[in-house]
Amino acid sequence: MKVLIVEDDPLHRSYLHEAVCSALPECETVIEAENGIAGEQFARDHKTAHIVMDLQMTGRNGIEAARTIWKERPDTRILFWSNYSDEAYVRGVSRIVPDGAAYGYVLKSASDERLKLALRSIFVESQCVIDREVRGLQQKSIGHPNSFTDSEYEILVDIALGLTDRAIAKRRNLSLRSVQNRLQHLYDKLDVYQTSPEDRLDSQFNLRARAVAVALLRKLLNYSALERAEAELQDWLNDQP
Amino acid sequence: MKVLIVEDDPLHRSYLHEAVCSALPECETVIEAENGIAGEQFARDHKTAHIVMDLQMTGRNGIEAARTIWKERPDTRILFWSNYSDEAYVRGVSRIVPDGAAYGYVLKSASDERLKLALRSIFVESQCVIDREVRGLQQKSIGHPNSFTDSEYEILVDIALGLTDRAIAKRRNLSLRSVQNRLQHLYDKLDVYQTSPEDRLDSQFNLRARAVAVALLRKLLNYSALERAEAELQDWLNDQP
DNA sequence: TCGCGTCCTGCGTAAACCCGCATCCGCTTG
DNA sequence: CAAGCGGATGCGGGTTTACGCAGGACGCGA
Repeated sequence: MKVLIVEDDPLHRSYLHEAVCSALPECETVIEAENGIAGEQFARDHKTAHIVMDLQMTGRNGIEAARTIWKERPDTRILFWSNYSDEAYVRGVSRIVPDGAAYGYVLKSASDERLKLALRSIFVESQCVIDREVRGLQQKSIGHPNSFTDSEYEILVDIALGLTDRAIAKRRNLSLRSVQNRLQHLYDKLDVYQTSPEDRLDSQFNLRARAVAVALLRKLLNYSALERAEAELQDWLNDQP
Repeated sequence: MKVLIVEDDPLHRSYLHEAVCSALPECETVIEAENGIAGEQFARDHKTAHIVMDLQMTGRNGIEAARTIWKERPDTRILFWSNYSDEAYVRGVSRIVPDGAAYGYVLKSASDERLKLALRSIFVESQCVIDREVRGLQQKSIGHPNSFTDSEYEILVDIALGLTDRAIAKRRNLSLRSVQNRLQHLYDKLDVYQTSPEDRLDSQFNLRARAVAVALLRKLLNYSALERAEAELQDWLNDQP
């Protein structure tokens, strides 16, 4: 078995290396990549079917790297090993995992034991292993009334990028009013009206900007999500007349 | 000599511990705190004058912790040891360092050697040691035409929080028009008009939201800065009629 | 088949935003 | 001292948002 480690922090990388060797004695080769670009390259060159990947790396982050890797070979098994369980990450990951692929999401704060168990489960047994905390987010993010639908999330990203209503309408093929309609829903769910102080303070907030702020504070959005969205936006802009 | 380490990642913490011991043989006690709150507490209890501190910790981050520590004893020597050189962090740090205090800012990507040298320079020689890359940012952020004044930065934070022009005016004791004036400067400097494709007739962007987006993408703002600003905002809101 | 809920859409209005033009003030410079 | 410069403020108006009201389309269980 060959395992590829993609992780930009040297300390974490060597820790992972050790964990992999001890959890998977049958693994004869461990390759280390220190960023997403190199990770993609190594995955291609070495045809590795087993990857441990950090999210949040500078340059190309884990989600982007995983997406291209999975696009080239959807049966790759990837264990995401991250410091955070931001909803933005969780959503980003579940958006790209191919049907039937075995993958995992383990937090760096998890114990040694847990990490090794996850390594075996995913790489040997082809099981999905999702950290309980992350699982909780995934659950909540479907079904629960106070969660966000894809369309609401989409429009959240669009206003976070700074698009006007009109531009969003054009991009998403909607009417102006529909965009505003969706915004309405978003504002409601994000509880952006600051009604907390009992009486009316004439809403001190610019709803649009406030929505972005609370989304960031709640980790519904993070830098990495913004970065990806910005790249997509630029692509789209270049295709416009 | 006593040294306090404030760092939430266990691997980094033990690495630091080792580095401190080897760089400072005269150090007889090393205390470890795994978050900002504990860090403040230990600093108070043990009256440590030498601290190595991570920025970006969950809960109370390094900048907040450092501020309260320095408020209690301004002669504390603090070495900030961070993964990032975001302008938001650099600005946040230089905003709180007391006059004449010895401090340092070293990136985690720096070599072992560099870290140990910094430890000695700051804790023994009371020298300031600022990573070259960070230094560069500091330089650029004063004087250079394409940099941000404090007032522009202030208003950037305010719109990022989602305040309306009127609310900002009230909070900063300005007239409405002055706020918009400052916004104007901000928009100019952030180059928010997307003039890149030759003739963008009706700019697709909501300037206010776009300004926040590019500030985030350029690391002029980050989560930690937003978090701090939000806390201050809530304080201010509670003081309002 | 009929409601019913959810989403899209148009119309219209009040408020907020963006910003050019112009004045005033305090501070630097020759 | 006069000129100049950058920031604060007023005025005015064109544009964009926020959102209530009111239809219309589509799917779904009774």
